[in-house]
Amino acid sequence: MRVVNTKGKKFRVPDATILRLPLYLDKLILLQQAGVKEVSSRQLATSLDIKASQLRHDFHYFGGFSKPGRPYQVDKLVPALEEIIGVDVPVPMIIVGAGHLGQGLANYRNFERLGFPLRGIFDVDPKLVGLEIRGVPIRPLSEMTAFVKEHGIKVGVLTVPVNVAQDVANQMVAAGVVGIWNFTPTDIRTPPQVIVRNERLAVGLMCLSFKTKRIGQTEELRGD
Amino acid sequence: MRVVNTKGKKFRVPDATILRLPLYLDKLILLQQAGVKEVSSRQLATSLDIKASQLRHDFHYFGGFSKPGRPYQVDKLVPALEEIIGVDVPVPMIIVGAGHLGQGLANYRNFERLGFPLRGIFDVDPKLVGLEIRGVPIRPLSEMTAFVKEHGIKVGVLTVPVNVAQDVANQMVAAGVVGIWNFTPTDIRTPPQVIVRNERLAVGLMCLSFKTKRIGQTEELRGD
DNA sequence: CCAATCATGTTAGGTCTTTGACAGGACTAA
DNA sequence: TTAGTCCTGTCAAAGACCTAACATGATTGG
Repeated sequence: MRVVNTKGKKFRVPDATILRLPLYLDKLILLQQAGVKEVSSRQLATSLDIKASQLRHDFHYFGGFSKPGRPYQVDKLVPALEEIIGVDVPVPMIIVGAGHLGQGLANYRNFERLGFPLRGIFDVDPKLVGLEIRGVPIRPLSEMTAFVKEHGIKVGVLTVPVNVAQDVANQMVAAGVVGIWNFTPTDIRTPPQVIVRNERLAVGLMCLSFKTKRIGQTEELRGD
Repeated sequence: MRVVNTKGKKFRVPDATILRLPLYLDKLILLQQAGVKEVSSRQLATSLDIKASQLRHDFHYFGGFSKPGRPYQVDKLVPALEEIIGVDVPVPMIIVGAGHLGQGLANYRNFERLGFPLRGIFDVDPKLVGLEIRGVPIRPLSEMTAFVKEHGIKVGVLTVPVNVAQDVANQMVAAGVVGIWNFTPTDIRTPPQVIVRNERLAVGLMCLSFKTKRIGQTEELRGD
C-alpha cells in the first residue's frame, strides 16, 4: 500500500501497519478523553497487546511523532494520525434499515468523532418513518436515492433483512454510494469500483470462542 | 498456535490460518444454504479475495479435505471445519444490555447455527424486563449472577452504556464468564484468564473509509 | 483407450512482518 | 555538572507467511 506524505513524496507502508493505525487512533482518543497528556510507546503498545518496537517501527514510516527521550504527546499524535487515516475529511453516511441493529449503530456517538457524520436513516416501515435518533429523522426508503445524490453521501450502512439485502444494495450503488458497510450475513454483489466491507459478527464470535475453549488446555499446550 | 488433530497428534498451525477458518466456514455455510454441492479452491478463494494456493495451503495443515482431481464437497467440508473451529460444541451465551444494539444482536439467527445459543438477555430498565426476543425473555440485571452460575454460561455480550461497562463486566467475571464480547467503545479490565474481544466498530469503518478515499487516487498509485 | 481438462496436495523459495538491540536525546535528582 | 533513567528513531536479523509451480489423481468427450 502506497501513501503520500505531507511533502508530496511517495513511500511504501506495509498493509499490516495501515491496519494498525485505526487501532492506535482509537486507543489514543480514549486516552485523550481521560485527560492523559503523554504516552510512551511501551504504555500504548502494552494496552494493545503488541510490542513497543513494533509501534515505533510503524510510526517510523511517517517520520516519527516525537524525538528521542520524549514520550508522545497525545494532543499532537491524535490529529497527526487523523490526517494520515483521513478522518479529518468527513465522510457523510447513511444507515439503511432502521431495525434494532440500525438504531443501535445510529446511537453510536463515536462515529461523528471519527469523521463519519450520520446524515440520514431509511426504512420501509411506515411505523418507523418520522422517528428521530439523535436528531436524525428516519425517512422512507423511497427517498433514499434522491437524498444520496443531493447530499453527496459516500458510505451506506446496510442493516436490512437478509432477503432484501442485494436489492437495497443495488439501489444504493445506483444512487452513487462508493462504500457499503454490510451487516447482513450474506454476500452482496457490486461493481468493482464500489467497496464492500462485510462485518461478519459471527466471525468475531468464533474467534472469541476458539480462545475460550483453549483456556482449559493451556497446560497441555504450553510452549507455543 | 498449536492444535490437536483427530489422531491426538499435535502440530502447529499458523495464527493467520486459524483466523481464516471462520471466514471459510462462514462462506461455506452461505453456499450450503444456496444448495451448492461442490466448490473448488479457486472459486472459494476468489469469493474471499485471497489466492487459491493459500486456501489449499491452509487446508493442508489439517490433512486436506478432498483428493487431487476432485473439488471440495460442501457438505463434508462444513462439518469438518465446524469441528476444527469448535462450533460443534455449543457455547451458551447471554447478552447484557438490551438497548437497540443488544436487541439487534439478539435477533441474529446465525449465532445459534454457529454454536452460540442465546440463553438470556439482561437489562436494568424495568420497561424492557419481560419482553421476549425470539423466545428469550429479558430479565433484570440483578438476576444475572445466579443465572450465569445455574446455566453454566461461558460467554457474555456487553452492550451496555459506556459509563457502566466496567461495572457490569466485573459482575460478569465474578459470576464465572470466561469470554466477553465487548461492544462498548472503551477498554475494560479483567483478570488474565478472562478473554475480552473488543468489537471496535469504528475501526472497521475507518478501514472502509481509507479504501474509498483512495479510489480517486488509483491512477497515481498504480503499481502497488 | 487416450488426450484434454480440471482439480488437489505438497514443497521450496521469495516476500512481508516482527523483534531485539543500540545510538543518542531529554530529563531529574543530588 | 554528572550519573542515572527513560525514551524515541533506526536498522539488521530472525521469523512468519504467502505464492508459484508442479506432481499426481479424477473425469469427460471422442
